[in-house]
Amino acid sequence: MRMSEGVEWAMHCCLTLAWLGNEVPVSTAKLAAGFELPSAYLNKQLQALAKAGIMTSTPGVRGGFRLARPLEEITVMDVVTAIEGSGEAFQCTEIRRRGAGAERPEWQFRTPCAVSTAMRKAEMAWRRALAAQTLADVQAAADRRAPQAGEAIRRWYAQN
Amino acid sequence: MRMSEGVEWAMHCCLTLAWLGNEVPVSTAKLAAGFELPSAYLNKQLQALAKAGIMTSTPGVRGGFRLARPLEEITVMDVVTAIEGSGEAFQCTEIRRRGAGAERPEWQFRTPCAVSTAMRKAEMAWRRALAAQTLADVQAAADRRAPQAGEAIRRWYAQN
DNA sequence: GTATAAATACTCGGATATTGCGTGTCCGAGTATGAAGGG
DNA sequence: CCCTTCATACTCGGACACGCAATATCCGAGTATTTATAC
Repeated sequence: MRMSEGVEWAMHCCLTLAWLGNEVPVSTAKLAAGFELPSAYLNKQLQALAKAGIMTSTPGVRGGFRLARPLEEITVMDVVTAIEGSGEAFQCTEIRRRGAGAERPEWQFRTPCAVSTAMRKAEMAWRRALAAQTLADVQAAADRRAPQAGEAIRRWYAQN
Repeated sequence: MRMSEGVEWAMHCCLTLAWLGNEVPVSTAKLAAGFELPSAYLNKQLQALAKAGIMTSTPGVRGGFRLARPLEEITVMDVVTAIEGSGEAFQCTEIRRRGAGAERPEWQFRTPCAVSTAMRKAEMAWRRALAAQTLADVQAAADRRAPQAGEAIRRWYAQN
């Protein structure tokens, strides 16, 4: 079970936009250069963020992407859902009904599958932990550990 | 982010072996027929469980698989790890160091990436929730909801 | 009748194809910019 | 000098290839059973 690489890209891009002030749009090309990523593919991820309402895109020559709302109002869960989709990792296919279960009356399967319930319980814990963290929390943690980060990024984007 | 289908198969197979008493080995073919699954591919998953020490395999004409230890001593986490591997879902590739970060001194990256930390925190919550549930718990939940399950399965396997 | 030995059927185990999704790339639609030309 | 118009460069957005891992399959190694045969 591996999470898409785009999630990491999206997280760092959101933080970068915040560090840059979020006043003028930043193009995909700039962001891609800032992380040495394939710009066309990064653009695909940013589009997903825009569709999810996390970023806003502006076309034209000085266009690009901006955060749609402050970091305090974006949870890590929002970003993960935007890139990975909202589907659950464990998908119950109801194999209990097939084979040996096929001969049992249907009413015996009205209650949800115990395996699925156990998995869902764990997945809910994961989702809760993701939803409990906002991007502002993540940025604050980063700033606390390396206070130079924001200034260093601003300087680099000013020169490139 | 989708979990392998084999996890569901493995979970149900473990419960089935327990319901059947876990005294004589059950062959892959029988288990596959009991769930209408491709037996050769199911065998692959069962091998993974055997390698993880969850099941024991016995060759020969009356061979098959048995649980290596009681359900109380098998956590859901054990099964997931056996099938999916122990790698983390979110893999930090340290993109913060590339591009704009390449010009910053190395010592600024001694502290772990804040994005990675946030993801890891959520993933740990997921793992804890999985490890907190034993297969005995899952079986108990299933028995509570549908008390006929065990008997129905025993009857089917006695006739097939 | 009993013990021995060979044949047999059935099982696991790993090596080998195939499919689907994540990854990566390309080109067209659209817009703000800036230049050019006329008033 | 200023306004209008047109060309342009740059951006997003979706459509189009590629590669790897999950999925699925097949065949060989090994063992307990069964059967046949000799004593």
